[in-house]
Amino acid sequence: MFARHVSALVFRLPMKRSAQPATASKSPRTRHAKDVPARARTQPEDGKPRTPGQEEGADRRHEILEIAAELFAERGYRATSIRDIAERAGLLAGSLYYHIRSKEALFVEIHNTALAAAAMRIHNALEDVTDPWARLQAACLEMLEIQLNSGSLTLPIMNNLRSVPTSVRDVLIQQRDDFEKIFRGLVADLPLDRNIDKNLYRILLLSLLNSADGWFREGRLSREEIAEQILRIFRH
Amino acid sequence: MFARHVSALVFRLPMKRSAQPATASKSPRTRHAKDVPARARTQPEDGKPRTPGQEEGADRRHEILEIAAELFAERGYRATSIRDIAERAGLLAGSLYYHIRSKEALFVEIHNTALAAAAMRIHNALEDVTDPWARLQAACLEMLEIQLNSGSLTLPIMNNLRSVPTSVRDVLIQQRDDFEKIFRGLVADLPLDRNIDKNLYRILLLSLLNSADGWFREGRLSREEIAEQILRIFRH
DNA sequence: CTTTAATTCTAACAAATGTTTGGTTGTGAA
DNA sequence: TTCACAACCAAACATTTGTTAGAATTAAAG
Repeated sequence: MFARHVSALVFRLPMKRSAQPATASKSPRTRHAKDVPARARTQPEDGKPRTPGQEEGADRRHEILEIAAELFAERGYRATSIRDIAERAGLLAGSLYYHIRSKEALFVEIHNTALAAAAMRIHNALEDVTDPWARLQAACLEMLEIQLNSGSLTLPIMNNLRSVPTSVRDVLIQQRDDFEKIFRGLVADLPLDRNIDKNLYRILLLSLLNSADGWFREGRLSREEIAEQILRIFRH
Repeated sequence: MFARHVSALVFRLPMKRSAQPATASKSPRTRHAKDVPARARTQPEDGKPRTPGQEEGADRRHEILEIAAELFAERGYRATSIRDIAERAGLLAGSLYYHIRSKEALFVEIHNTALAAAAMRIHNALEDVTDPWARLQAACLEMLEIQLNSGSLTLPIMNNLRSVPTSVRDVLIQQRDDFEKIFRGLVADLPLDRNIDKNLYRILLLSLLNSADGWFREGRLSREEIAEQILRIFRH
């Protein structure tokens, strides 16, 4: 879901390659050097390869990032192997290391990229809204759609941080804080009761939204209705 | 945290063994057959060994369950290896299989046990409270303490379900539904506005509490104050 | 003491993991 | 054609994983 939305802002195109005929599931020793075309790009250098003249060759890399993001989102960091990602991308495990430096670096890049894209989406959704409560509701709605629409990339990952190596996790929570600043501003503008702790208020709200893919059930209420209900509860 | 509370109800005693002198970290081939005493118990049979005459021998098993639960809670299912658990329990990986049938069975048992204990704690906390809002607040407070006090065993696990094998996960969400029934009853008694969806109301509240260990920061507000704040928001 | 059973260790196993190295293929430019 | 290079494969590597089998240790009971 998020894949398709984020890609419009940050990544390029969603999966074009069709996930390999599944014949090479148990024995990848079979020769299949014909079904995967190739493209032109320059060398990897400190992580991501640089695009030469035009912004042309980075296509394949974005595909891989999206595929990896989708798998990380639904299975978690540890439960997603390099070989899983490679198979979905239509190549062998080792070949992935032409595009990425390591599994950890891949995860960090996905996380940061998606987080930045989400921040921009929310920013855009708030552009024409002035009323504080309306702004909060618009942000909630956008947040819900980011997580629930068709792919689930960004923030579901944020809940999985427990399975992520501590070295990686430290980098991520930093980026997460930056993201929270948006909501800090939103809550600051609300005419809330003096007895309500605005810090906790924001944390609770964000906690709800971040775990949306954990409790959302398709078919019940729409995203708009849920955002409306959330504000009906949080409004005073 | 949760370890110490649950153990009073379900398990026996928290860790007596002192986590092995860390000398056997890189080379567990060293002979250390003197530092770990043994106890008397009967054969394992379909998972857990049965206690003979008195309820005596199950002690060691409870220690292991607690140790495993603590590790699962803080690192997640996949990031916690059998050898990690064994080392903390003061024995080698293979020896664990005298007490458990498999890693999956261990996780399921821990999850169910802790969930049942949490349900009982909340039930007890509600015994003398009659006012609907007061009951909800008491339940919130108990829920917070279950997750935040000193160990974090039960429900933090529930957020990690993404890294758990699907076969195991199906069993767990069943037990989770049973747990939600408590809150379903609590919310049903509330004099809520007609426009508020009670189902979503409960789901949002539970989502908050379940992820409490994700947002709680020690030193800020106390558990009681947080429960009070939550109800200040959710009350209408 | 011997017997018996409970608990742990030793030692391996097959499979899965992240990663590296060197070769192979295709494509566009010279 | 030749050259260069991007993109991939093939094959291995060193670990780590869950798990098992059998031998050793321990302590209690006879």
